[in-house]
Amino acid sequence: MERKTGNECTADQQLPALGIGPYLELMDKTTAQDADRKSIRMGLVMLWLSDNILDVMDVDLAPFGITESKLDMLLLLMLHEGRELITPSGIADRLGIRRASVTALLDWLEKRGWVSREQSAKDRRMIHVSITPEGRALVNQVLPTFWSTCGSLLDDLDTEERKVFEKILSKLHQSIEKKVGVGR
Amino acid sequence: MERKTGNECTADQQLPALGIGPYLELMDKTTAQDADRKSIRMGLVMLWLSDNILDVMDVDLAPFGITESKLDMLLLLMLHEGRELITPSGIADRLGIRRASVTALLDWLEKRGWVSREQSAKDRRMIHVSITPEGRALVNQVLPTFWSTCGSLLDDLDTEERKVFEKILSKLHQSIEKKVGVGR
DNA sequence: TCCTAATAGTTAGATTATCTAACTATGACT
DNA sequence: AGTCATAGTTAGATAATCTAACTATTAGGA
Repeated sequence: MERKTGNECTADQQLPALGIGPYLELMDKTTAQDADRKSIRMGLVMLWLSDNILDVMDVDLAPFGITESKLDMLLLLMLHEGRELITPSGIADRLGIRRASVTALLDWLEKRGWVSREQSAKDRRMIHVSITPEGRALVNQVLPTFWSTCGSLLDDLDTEERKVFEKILSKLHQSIEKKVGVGR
Repeated sequence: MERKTGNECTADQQLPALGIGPYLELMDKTTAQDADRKSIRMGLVMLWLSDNILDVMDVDLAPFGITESKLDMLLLLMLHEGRELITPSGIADRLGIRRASVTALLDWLEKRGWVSREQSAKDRRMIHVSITPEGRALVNQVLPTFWSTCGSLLDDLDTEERKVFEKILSKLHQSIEKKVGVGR
């Protein structure tokens, strides 16, 4: 988690947070093959963007008292309403985290009355998790902001750019999925 | 921090980690204006990418026993060699984190002999931080991987796509910088 | 049927990266 | 000299993870 509220800045702290500039500089000193430079440079920008996109979302969600991980959990539960019952194990699998982590997240959400646990009648080891009406209300309150933050990421691209970017994004998506997907 | 080593998976856990599919579905149910859909959809992909790009970097750096935050610190110190002396406060400003956080990071790095602290003679409140030869050696060992991971993010894009993407990236960069930059 | 295996969930304890608030020197300015 | 600001640290918190060990409970084979 990282929040950048509060502000300790004083007069002489004009320096901006470390951008990518310095890294590019270092790269030029460090990298041999000139051909790669451009890709690396773009990769660096992507890395920087990644950090900051998540930040922006964090900041936008903060007023609702919820974080992305927790919203993810609620959305997952919401998507499952009316389908098969869902258990902590199932949640862990779908979110790609450990059962123990799910327990912690559920504890937090349950304490606020946004989810509820109910023991399964058939298999008493299992627990059925569901989102409560209050949880659903929260999600409905948060979603407009969530979508609008998503959409606003592309604010400065024109129609033509969006069109190309769409294709590029889907390639990147596949590409990263390959890198990350196998092991889990 | 999030590492995805270890593997608890068993036979029936075929379900992939929650992708973006479900969110798109939810969006379709939730969003009114059809015009926005495409942007939101792309924003969602960007959000997903962000998470996973950082993951990939984490995983690639892990073998070196260092994380991105810590590498960032070392790179910053390396860039400052031979220039003005740098202090924890300065580091905090440039990395966009609190002085207290810098203290923690420095403690960790110092314990491993990768950075050193030295009291300033002129102003005894200040401390000059520098990277040690060992720290420099580590960075030099890590950098090839770092660059190659950056570069590999674009692996699947062809020359034409890279060209357009470059421009798009710089727009996105500016755009996010606007959103995030003012407050700090 | 009984025993061993596996499975579900939780607990305990750790790590990473942050934060705020309070504290200790030290320096600067009136 | 006295007050105020600055530098760094400490203490204590939170979020999101993890692993390992533990407790029920079920399932499957001998």
